[in-house]
Amino acid sequence: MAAGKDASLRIATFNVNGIRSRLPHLLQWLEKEAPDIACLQELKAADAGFPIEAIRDAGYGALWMGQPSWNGVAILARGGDPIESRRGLPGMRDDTQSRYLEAAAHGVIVGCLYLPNGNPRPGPKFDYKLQWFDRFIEHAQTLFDSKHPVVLAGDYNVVPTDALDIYDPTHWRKDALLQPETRERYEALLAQGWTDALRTLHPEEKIFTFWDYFRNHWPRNAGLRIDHLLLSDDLAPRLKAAGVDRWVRDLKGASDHAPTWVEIGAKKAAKKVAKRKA
DNA sequence: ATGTCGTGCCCCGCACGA
Repeated sequence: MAAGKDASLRIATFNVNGIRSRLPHLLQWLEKEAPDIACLQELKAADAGFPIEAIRDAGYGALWMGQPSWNGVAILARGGDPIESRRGLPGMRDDTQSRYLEAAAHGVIVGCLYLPNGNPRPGPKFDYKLQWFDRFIEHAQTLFDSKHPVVLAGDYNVVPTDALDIYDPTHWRKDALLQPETRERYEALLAQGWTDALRTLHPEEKIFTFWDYFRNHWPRNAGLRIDHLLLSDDLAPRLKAAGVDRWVRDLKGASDHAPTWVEIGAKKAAKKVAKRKA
């Protein structure tokens, strides 16, 4: 249910890369970090394969949108069930890929997304990435204009800058994650007014959320920042902390992503009008 | 082209996507 009136809110996103094989890590992380809301991506499981019992036993309610083998997203809420507000993006009726789920929980609306990777480029996969991104940008505008407290959390498959969001762009020049078309769209999103939480709190720090399995990238800390949490106008002033749970990436048999989170301060109580004595 | 994972199919190795 709702966090205590004065409690802050921790919201996280975690690309698990297979919910069934990663369940022990997920549970370990939930127990240790206890996020109030967790967005998961790359479930790689059909709806029936989602481990709802274990997640309930850990104290979380959940919504999920599965798909056999690929994609799949879920929203977890500590102590209660998230209230679904959207399943899939508007304008993408024929989309067969499970990449967007939205719900209300703990007083915020959370959009959980798994933006297409887009490789190889050029090609139909890159075209699909841009098309999906455009639909997402449209929907994000609607959410932003609603003035509701909204967090858009997920694996964006965008490395926003060469300078701070990747260990070394040299070998990634042709990758879909660094293309101008990809980055322009991320910028367009920010131009709507959204706050990139991690970058805002740590403006000059190299931050990574993903280290691929190839070439010994994790031990070398050769990472990329592609998991992002964007905050609406209403939530941005309440941003207190943000970070990456790197210890999860260091576990044996880890996902290639680490959980990434924000902490939102308590909503200020509406100013009480002094009661006039009769 | 390569690296290493998780998944599913079809049978115990492969193709695929990332």
